[in-house]
Amino acid sequence: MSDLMQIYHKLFTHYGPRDWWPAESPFEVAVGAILTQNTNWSNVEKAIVNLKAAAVLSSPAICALERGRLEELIRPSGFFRQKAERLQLFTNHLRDHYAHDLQGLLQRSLNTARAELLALKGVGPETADSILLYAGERPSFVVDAYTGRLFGRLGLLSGSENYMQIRALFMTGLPTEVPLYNEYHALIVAHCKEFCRKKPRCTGCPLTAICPYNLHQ
DNA sequence: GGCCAGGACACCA
DNA sequence: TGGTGTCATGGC
Repeated sequence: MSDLMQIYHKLFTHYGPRDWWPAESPFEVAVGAILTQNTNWSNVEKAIVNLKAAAVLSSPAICALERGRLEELIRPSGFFRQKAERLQLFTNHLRDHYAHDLQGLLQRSLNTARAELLALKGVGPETADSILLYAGERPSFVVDAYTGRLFGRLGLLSGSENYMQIRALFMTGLPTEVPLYNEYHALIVAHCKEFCRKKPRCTGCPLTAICPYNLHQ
């Protein structure tokens, strides 16, 4: 079994299915992907609750919202001015090209849809891949800071790889299966939240047997 | 009271 | 192309 699959199985055995992405619709996934940029998910949840309570968690509604009102609603997620602009750039794009139907974008070829998302100001590689995988169920592996940190500590990355190189490691080393990509990224996040933050906690870590990090404390 | 969180972008050398 | 500053709230 490959190192990647071995790690996956250890994580899955320890944490179980993560049931990602926590959202009621693909559009909510996309909104969450933008709001969670460099932000704790609990803060994003507060913003999502606000949007739902105001009945504006839809592309047409966000388009139509006055900017200051949108900022107010998403304020708990932090960087609220940037994120309000990014959300409206995103929904304006859906309005202009897909009559507000996110599926129209998500059903294009993977590389085309990805390039289209990346062309939007405020949508970088992680946000684009999160939308493609978790909203579109497309096989685009999501890389985040946790991924680089964990697999660097495990010795599978040197630390000099860029986003696309890390993504390619997973996409060439794993079978092209959406449920696997979905679960793997979610497991990496679950694991890193508990054991692999900037200051690691190794006691009880399910990867101790294959992780040399705790030997270097 | 500092650190950190499910990034992205502008600017600069 | 790589490094640095900026954006901001909330939990621990």
